[in-house]
Amino acid sequence: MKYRVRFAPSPTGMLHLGGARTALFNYLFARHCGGDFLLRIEDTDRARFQQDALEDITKSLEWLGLPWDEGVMKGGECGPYFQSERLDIYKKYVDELLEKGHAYKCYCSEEELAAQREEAKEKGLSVQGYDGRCSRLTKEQIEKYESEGRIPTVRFKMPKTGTTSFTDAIRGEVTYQNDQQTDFIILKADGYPTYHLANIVDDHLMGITHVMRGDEWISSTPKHICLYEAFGWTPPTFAHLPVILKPGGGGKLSKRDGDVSVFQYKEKGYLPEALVNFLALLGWAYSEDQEIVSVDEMIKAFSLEHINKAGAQFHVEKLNWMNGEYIRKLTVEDLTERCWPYLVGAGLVKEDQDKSSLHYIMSLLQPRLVLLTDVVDMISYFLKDEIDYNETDVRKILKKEGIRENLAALRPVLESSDFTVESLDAAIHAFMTEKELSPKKVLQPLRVAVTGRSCSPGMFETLFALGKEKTLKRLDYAVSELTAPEA
RNA sequence: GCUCCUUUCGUCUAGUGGCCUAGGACAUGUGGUUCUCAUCCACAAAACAGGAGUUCGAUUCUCCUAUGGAGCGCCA
Repeated sequence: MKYRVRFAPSPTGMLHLGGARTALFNYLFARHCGGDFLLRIEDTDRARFQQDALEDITKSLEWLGLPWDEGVMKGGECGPYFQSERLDIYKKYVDELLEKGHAYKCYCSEEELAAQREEAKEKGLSVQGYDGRCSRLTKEQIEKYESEGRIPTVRFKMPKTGTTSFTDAIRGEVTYQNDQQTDFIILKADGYPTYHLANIVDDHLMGITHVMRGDEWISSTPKHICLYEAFGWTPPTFAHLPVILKPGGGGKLSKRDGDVSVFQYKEKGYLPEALVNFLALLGWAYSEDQEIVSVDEMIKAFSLEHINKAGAQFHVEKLNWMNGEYIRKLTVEDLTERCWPYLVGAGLVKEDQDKSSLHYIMSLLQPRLVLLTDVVDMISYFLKDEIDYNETDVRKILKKEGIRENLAALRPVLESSDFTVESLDAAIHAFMTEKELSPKKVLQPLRVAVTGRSCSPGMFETLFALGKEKTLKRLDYAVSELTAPEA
């Protein structure tokens, strides 16, 4: 039998990290066993549907490098893959449950249900769901409700005695008491199915063998098991993934905790391969001593048994380190390419400008970048004509006694240099030796003079990248305007 | 309130009864390389939630307590 898994998001918001990790694990599992990875859109909630969320989800998956084999935009034999286009299918299965006596119509209004829940809460009842009153309606009552024009929902009859168990691929045997179950709605008054119904009908019809989903679904699984049984279908294997928790504890990672959507991480300058690597290691370990893992390696090694049961806190520090590692592994050409949108956005380069002229500078910046967006600030003094001077650095380094003289004396050395890294290195070192000046007295002031700050790549490389003209212009400006005159 | 799930350094984790003096990584600290900042290298500190069992022997198996999390919608 061919393994088939799916990622089935609801287009009610941007794809967030938890969803991305669920998609990733499904993808890894499918690739590992040579199975299919489907993308199905669960858009049965008309009120919360967001058109732009749909595009965000597919674009995010593409950016992360998690292509699906079948589903929306791809097609396949089990379509349509939008649940909103499968209403007639669900209707048929709801009717079947109605006929078999597994389901019944419920005429309670939302207000009445809210009141019932309130009542149950006040009584301190352990079961706060629906009490099943409409399952006991007489023919007359039904006729009365119908004549009032009430539009019913359809509820599934859950067993109220015994237990429902299933074997979770990650957690093992899980058992629920049926006396905690309530008759849940499978068809809403607007004619749309609820998640529970649509999900299991589609999973069955689409031949899904393994359902890998967030941990928040585990307590609904008995509902799904009973639905499968009512239809006489074999349930798939369930695997409930632990949730991603916010740093410091206190619950699931959510929008309130800052950046949760995948595209926010793209905008911040993270590489998709770093994010994927990091997400994979949240709740799963590739090996005892390897943290940087390619997707191919993950696919080879992936297995459900080794996924952690407990939730994992999202601490961004390790992701930052990983991003730096991935940046350092890039070729200069690739790095430049990836930084380009941020440079264009900052107005530092023109979109169609020649990129190769930046390769040398990019190679200097490469070991210093944590996020791709860091490039904007780090490259600014190389590309701009007018640079910003850090006030503190100017005061502490340039305004010192003797600096003006040292820099002024250095000028002819630079002017007569042919400006290669080697010749600059040799000439400036010879200058320091001759004048008996320490690197701190020469290199640091020079650095502030030409870059505007006290931190930069190596001085000689920086001067070479800047070129003679910019170097001398900035040096002259610094000597006349930024240094302190002789006491 | 009820149900289900969880528990190893600050964080992510390895560990499937003896290989554990509990390993790795991030973060932290110290030192080295060095013209600054990074990179790179070395070293250090840092954990089996608690209690009962089972066993010759428990991080590992069982139970209880505690902790943390999730769910209890005409939302998914």
